[in-house]
Amino acid sequence: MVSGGGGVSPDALRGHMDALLLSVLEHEPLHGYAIIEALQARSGGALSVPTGTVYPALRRLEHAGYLAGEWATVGGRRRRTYRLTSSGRAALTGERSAWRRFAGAIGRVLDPGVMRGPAGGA
Amino acid sequence: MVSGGGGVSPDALRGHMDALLLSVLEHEPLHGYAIIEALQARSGGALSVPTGTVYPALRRLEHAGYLAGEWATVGGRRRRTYRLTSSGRAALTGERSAWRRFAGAIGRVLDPGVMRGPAGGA
DNA sequence: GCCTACATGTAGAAAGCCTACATGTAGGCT
DNA sequence: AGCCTACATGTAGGCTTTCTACATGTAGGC
Repeated sequence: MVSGGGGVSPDALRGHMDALLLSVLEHEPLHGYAIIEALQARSGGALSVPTGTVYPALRRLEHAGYLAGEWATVGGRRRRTYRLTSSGRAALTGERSAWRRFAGAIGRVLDPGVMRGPAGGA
Repeated sequence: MVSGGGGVSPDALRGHMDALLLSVLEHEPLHGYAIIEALQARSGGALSVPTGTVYPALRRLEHAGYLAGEWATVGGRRRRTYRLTSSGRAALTGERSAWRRFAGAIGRVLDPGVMRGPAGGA
């Protein structure tokens, strides 16, 4: 177990992968391998997304027009670097508010007593 | 969209249904139809889970030993009322902490700048 | 008689995430 | 040279769970 919270159960990610990928690409383009590391780092070690999930997902997002990827060779190794398109940036905004709605709804059901400041909720 | 918080996209629920169902049954037994209404009420109208999702899920949870259901007839209508078993109560505890880990991890990735007080984690 | 609310259930489809495998370069160690 | 690890990408097939649509039946209002 990683200190501060073990791994996240794999299937729970379903439907939220897009938001995660778009989010790590928000401020800088990255290639797949680096994206996986960024995901792990940002989540505090909780997210270990397998390559078999990430690479197809990146292609899906590229196909959808949210990402633009191009090949580069660095140190003899081929990389496909992805950057967010303007369309992807808009999608990220939508994904973020969708996440807030979702997390809020689930949270209210799981912990009905807890009052969350409505100021931040959207 | 809908005033007060539009709907949650349907597929996002994947993997969190169990937690929701166990949670609404925590303090009182309910039947399927009432569970759906409770889910809507508690989430502030954000969750509209269709019957075709709830009924099979309840059976799955009963089969798993987390719920115990029994038939009753009220006002000429047949109801299957479910209550949490001790096993289900334990599962709920696990689901809740899994949710916190999950939501925390996703939140950190989506909003890296935001510092969440770990003190109030529980 | 008809329609809505209450109440449960099944069948088939769709989605996307995971496991496991396949491929290839670069560099360190023995 | 040979081996192993890190870097880097990709495919195939399976699996779980949810959704959509449909089917069934009672009770009560109009």
